[in-house]
Amino acid sequence: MPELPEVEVVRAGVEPAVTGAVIAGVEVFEDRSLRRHDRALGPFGELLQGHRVLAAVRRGKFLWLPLDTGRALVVHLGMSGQVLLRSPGTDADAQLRIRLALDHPDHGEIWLNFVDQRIFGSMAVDTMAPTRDGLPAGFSGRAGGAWSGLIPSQVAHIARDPLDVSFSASSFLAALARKKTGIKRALLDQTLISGIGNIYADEALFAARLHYEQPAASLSPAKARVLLAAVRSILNRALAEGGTSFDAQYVNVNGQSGYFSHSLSVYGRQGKPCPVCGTPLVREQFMNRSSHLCPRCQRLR
DNA sequence: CAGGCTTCCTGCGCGC
DNA sequence: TGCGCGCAGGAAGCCT
Repeated sequence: MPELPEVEVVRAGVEPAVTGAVIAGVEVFEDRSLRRHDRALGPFGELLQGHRVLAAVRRGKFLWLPLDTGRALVVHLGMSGQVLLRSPGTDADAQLRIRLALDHPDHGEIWLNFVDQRIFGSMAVDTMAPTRDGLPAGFSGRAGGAWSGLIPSQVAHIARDPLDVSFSASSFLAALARKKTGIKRALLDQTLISGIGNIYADEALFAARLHYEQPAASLSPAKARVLLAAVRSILNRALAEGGTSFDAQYVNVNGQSGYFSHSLSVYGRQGKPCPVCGTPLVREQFMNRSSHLCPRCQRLR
């Protein structure tokens, strides 16, 4: 559920609290939340305890905190993950899986709670490797240090997201033209373009008037560019609504966050009129999940 | 080898 | 009322 805009709101929200902070304590309440942690590196807690966080970086839906050890704490929210900042001593949140006690030189002590109902999300300490192109690995709000050209090993196969300044539109369009699959599958393939999930895929396809099963390779270069522009526009709008103000971000990391549902045109709106032509929107099963579309505006060609 | 299906998970809402 | 089923979907891993 959390897609690029939601993860970016989390990243921006935690950045001031974690950058420069030392991890003073680690409590793991649910081992399954460490599924993506490689035990061969050492115990999760020991790899964090006493070490300093250098930044908060995001690529697509992956978030990571580079550490002074040369490694990083990788966070993925999965379906239901949340990162919440709390005052020390606060009652445990429901479905609290992992808690980090942070000691920040300016802001003092703060708890970073990783909450996750469905346990599809995870935290892991990971090694870092240089990016293939030598460019910054992802987005962060600060000037890059040595960490900026490094990417966690388990994120290395994830493509740059369409809001990344180093995203290559021409490479993406060329990859689309080679794909022997439907356009929605391609949009959801994080190795082609990252950050898009089921909700914004449906929204972008509606904006570009494309059916989810339209073969990716059948799109004209012009149509593919229209789709990419729609993706960027939808992600940017959601991002803007997610809070350009610090207050909005703070609310978010305090759990008041919501979805940007007020801006959705088709997702979850089956039976309601299409915003363009008035035809009732439909929901169809596809890829073991639901696709929302206007049967008139989005015809398979 | 790439495409696509299965599995992992829990809380909620609905129908019987 | 209470039970049980379906549904929500990100991504690794496995199968074809």
